[in-house]
Amino acid sequence: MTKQRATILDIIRSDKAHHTADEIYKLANERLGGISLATVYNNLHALEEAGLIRRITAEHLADRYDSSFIPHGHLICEKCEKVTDFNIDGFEDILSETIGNTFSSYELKVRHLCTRCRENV
Amino acid sequence: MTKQRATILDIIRSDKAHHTADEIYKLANERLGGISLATVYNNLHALEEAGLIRRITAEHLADRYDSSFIPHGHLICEKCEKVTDFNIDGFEDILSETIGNTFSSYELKVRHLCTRCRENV
DNA sequence: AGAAAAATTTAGAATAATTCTAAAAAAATT
DNA sequence: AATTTTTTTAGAATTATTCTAAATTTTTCT
Repeated sequence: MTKQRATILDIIRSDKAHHTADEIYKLANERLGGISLATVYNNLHALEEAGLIRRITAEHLADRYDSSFIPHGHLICEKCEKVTDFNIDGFEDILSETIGNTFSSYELKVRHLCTRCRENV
Repeated sequence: MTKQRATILDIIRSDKAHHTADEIYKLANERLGGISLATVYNNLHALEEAGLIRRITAEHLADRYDSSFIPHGHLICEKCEKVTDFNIDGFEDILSETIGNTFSSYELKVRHLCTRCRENV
């Protein structure tokens, strides 16, 4: 594994934030002192294919990346766009009951106002 | 309402398929004998803002549009990319129980193999 | 209906995000 | 350490979308 790939994986793993490609590019750039944007995209694809990271796509937002393996949903703040994880116990079972067993994965995104944005009105 | 906007709304409403902006452009073009792509985007935004249509965004796929008002999930075929609707009874209640009442909307996308693609292997 | 104001459409230019290309560099394999 | 494979890189190319400003259409007002 190259240092570029390791750095990108580490950025995604070590931070709870769910970064965009551009943010990852900037962070990797700082750490390595120079990296090509194409390399960032290459590696985001490679890591996603390898199952090491997951892409989070939501309406009107840039794609973000997540390293968690446990299936879960994402809470997206309508104001600050911060993305946090959450989990519904037994959600796969609920899905199976509703649509059968032919599904392979799911994406669940819920829009809300995060605590911070609710307080700082 | 202009005929362009009415046509776009009708395309989204009358067909069960969930079209992409480009498909909508082509269909509207046929019906009207000429429409600008910018007009299609203008109207998709206007109609979305007005709450008449909803945008469907999913990983690795172009955005699609839906006219249904009832909250529901989307089943996406991994092979042919066809998008169909489905509903989980009481899903909002499940969400409330899990994350509280601070959410405003949700997106639920499930990847599967549609009946047709399962049969035609 | 007719005039004035507001909103919409349009073609093409501009932008932004991502992908492609082909050569150079690094890593893995033998 | 030589060879093969993979990765990186800069910049060009592509794609989807947005912007612009003038022309047209629709709506509003009388």
